[in-house]
Amino acid sequence: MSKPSTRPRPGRDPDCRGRQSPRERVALAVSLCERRGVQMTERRRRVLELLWASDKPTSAYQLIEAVRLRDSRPVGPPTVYRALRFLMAQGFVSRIESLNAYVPCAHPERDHDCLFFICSDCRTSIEVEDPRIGGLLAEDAAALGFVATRRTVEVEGVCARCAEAGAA
Amino acid sequence: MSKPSTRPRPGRDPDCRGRQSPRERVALAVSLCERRGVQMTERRRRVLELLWASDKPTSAYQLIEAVRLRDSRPVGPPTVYRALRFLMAQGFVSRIESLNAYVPCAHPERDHDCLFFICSDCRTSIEVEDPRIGGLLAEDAAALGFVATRRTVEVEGVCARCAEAGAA
DNA sequence: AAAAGCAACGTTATAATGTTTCTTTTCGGT
DNA sequence: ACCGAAAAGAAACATTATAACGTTGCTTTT
Repeated sequence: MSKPSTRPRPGRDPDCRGRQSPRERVALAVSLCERRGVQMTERRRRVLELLWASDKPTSAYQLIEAVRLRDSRPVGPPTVYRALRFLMAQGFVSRIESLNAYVPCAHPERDHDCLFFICSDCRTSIEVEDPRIGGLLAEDAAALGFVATRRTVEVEGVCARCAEAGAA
Repeated sequence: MSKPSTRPRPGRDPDCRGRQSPRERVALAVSLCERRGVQMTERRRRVLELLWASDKPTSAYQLIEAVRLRDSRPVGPPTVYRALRFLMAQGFVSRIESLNAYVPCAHPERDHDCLFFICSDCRTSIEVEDPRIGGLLAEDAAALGFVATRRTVEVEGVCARCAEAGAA
C-alpha cells in the first residue's frame, strides 16, 4: 500500500541500476520470499540469477541453455517455464511480450507497473516507471467498465547510445 | 476528413464499430492502397476480410485454416504472414503481442495509435484511442533520448459484459 | 515407522508460432 | 509479346510454449 514515489519519473529510474548488484537483487528476492512464505528454490533462484547476469531480455530457451551450461545438467522447457511463472507472480521478473523474452524486475518490493523501451539495434531494454500511464489506463478502463489485471506497455525504437553510434 | 476528434476518447470509439460494415472497411483499404500506389492483392484482401469477419483477435494459424476453408486451397504460413506484414505496414491490421494474434484496425486513414483492452474471459478485444498515452510515452522517450518507432499498449482483464455475467 | 498429502521437479512428446530458402507465377511497363 | 520486379507457393526448419505423466522429497497424520 505504500507509495514511495508519487510524482512521475520518466527516464531510467536511478534506483533501478547500479545501486545494487545482481547478487543483492537475488538476495532481496530471497528475503521477500521468506517474508511471503513462498519457496525460493534452487531452480528458481538460478533462473533469476541468470536473468540478472544478462544485460538483455532473455528468451526461455536461452535460459534453458544457460542453466544447462551453468549446472552441467539438462533441464527441460517446463522446468524453466515454471520457474519463470513463479518469478513473474512474485514480481521478480517481467515478460516482454513483443520479444517473447524475460527481464528481471528492478523493484519487486513496490507494486510495479513498468514500461519498457526496447532498442531494435542493441536489443537492450530500459525499464521505466511512469505512474501517469497507469493512471490514464485505469481511467480508460473505468470508462469501459473493464476490470484490468495486467498491463503491457512496450515501446520499440532506437536507444540514445545506438542513435548516436548510428549517426556517427 | 483529417481530424474527427482531438480530445481524448477513452472508451470504445463510436466510429469504430457498426458505422461501417466489414465490406466497407475492406473497400476503404482497397481505395487507400490505390491512392498509396501499393497492391491490394487477392491474398491480402482475403486475409483482411477474414479478420473483419471475426469478432475476436485471430491467430496466424487460424487465418491459414480460414483461408483454406474459404478458398478450398491450402495456403502456407509464409503466405499469411506476408499478407499480415503488409496489412500491418499499411495500418489496416494490428498485432496483439500478448495474444500472438491479429485484429483489423478500425481507422487506417488516421495515423493510429491504439491501445487494446483484452478480455481474458470472452477473448474479445476493444480498441481504444487515447492520444494522451502516446503523449506521455513520447515525453518519456524524449527524456531517454530514445527514438520510438512502435508502441504496444495492451491491458488484460475482464470486460464489462463478462464481469456482469460472472457476478450474476 | 507406514502411509497419505503436497509442492516442486523431471521427462517425453507435441502443440503453436514464426522464418528461411528456393522456385514459380503474376503483373505492370516497355 | 517480353522483361524485370513483386508476389505467391512449397518444404523444411527454427523458436516458443504446454500437455501429460511420473518421480522426488518433505511433512503430517496415524
